[in-house]
Amino acid sequence: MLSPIRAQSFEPTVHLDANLDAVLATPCACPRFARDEEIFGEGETADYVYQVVSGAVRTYRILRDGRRQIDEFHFAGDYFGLELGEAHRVTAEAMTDTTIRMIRRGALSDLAARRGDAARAILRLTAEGLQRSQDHVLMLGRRSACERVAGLLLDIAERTNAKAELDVPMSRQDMADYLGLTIETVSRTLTSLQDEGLIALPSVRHVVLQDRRALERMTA
Amino acid sequence: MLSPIRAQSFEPTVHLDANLDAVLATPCACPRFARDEEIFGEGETADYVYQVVSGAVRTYRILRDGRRQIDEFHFAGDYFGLELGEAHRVTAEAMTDTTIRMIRRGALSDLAARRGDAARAILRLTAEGLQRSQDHVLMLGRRSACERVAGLLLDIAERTNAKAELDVPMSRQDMADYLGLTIETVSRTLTSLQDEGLIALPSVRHVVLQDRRALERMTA
DNA sequence: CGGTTTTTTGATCCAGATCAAGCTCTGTGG
DNA sequence: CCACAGAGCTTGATCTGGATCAAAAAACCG
Repeated sequence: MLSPIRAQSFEPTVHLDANLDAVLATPCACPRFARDEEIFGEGETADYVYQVVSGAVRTYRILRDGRRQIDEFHFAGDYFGLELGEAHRVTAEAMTDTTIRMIRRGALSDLAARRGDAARAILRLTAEGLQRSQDHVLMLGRRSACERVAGLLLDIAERTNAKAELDVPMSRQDMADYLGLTIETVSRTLTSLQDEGLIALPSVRHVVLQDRRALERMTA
Repeated sequence: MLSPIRAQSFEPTVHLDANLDAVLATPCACPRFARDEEIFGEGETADYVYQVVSGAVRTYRILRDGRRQIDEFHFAGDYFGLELGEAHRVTAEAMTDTTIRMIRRGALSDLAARRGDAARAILRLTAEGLQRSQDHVLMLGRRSACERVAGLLLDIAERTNAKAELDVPMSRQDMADYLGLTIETVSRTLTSLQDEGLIALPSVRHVVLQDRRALERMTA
């Protein structure tokens, strides 16, 4: 969650991620998706890998009775939809108006077969996803509502390169479904963080981190 | 958790996992660890990748105040300790007397650089770990205590190739720390599953799945 | 504006945590 | 072979963080 994943690299001296970006900067479809529009659905054939150009995306799964768990939020630059098997295991939707780059999966595996650096970049993306998922497990398994909300805010700040003031692209429901809470609890937690002076909420989708140190202490 | 990960493969017709096993079947240190002995600690340099030969391993992280979250259980054949960065992000301990195969990380990356199939096998292992972690997130975020316990039992059964009767190598505390619950809740849930006739508990570390269908219905 | 959706706030409830005994295994030494 | 200590597990009583139910207040939007 808070680990500086994006600053790490398998081979510290080489920017493989950038490398993959460069290699793939060949003609690619870059469709736009409106807010709440589906990009792909759970169970669909995974013919493409996706990258957020601008905007933000949520990937989630739903249980039979409608309970939803958001797996991950994806921001500009992030890849998503990379699958091991033939089918997507999650549904992906745009959270705001979003531009997406689509890369044919076949093209990607060809590239990986030809170039070791591309193969390593794909491995790195997958391993970063695993690290993030493990942080998510720790969050859901052993943290209180307050710690979870604080952690999410810091994570968004880091991933969108925000300083103190941050744009929250997701609804309270999205936050709740990511954090394993209800909307009410998320809302109450945010107001109590505001009452304690740790954050300010100038508007619903705007948060100011007023005491980042204190927030970080909660999530350590 | 219940998805048949082990049956999937990136290239459906080739058994890459077996391939990696074969390639690595060269002279390797195979130390034994006693129950509860540490294999590696969080923060230590990740010089090796590990494979369970026999026995079972838990990997976990601990928060400042002692809360523990078990990340994953590893059974015979499973690889663990594969890291993106230089350091291990979790601690690994033997749950029972366990034999472990240690593979030099350098040897593995050399191999991956030389052989595309080895690189793909490593990617596959990482991606499987990611899938498992995502299932874990869904479990912790949106499932009840009862659903979690049922899910764990079915997962153990599958991964240890047990039919109805299964050997549970972990303590109640381990289950609790994997499931994001307390020992008391795990214990109570097991007894209530027994009372409902879904399982039997001939001894503490022995479970008989008496109505697997019903258990599966809980976790779907 | 008025209608709809989203968010906040309030009141109440409950699943699972916590606190507190007992109980059941082990193993150990006499 | 038994007494008994210690760890791990179960069970019981109570508490509580977050869920649920309900409604008011913002925000959004034609």
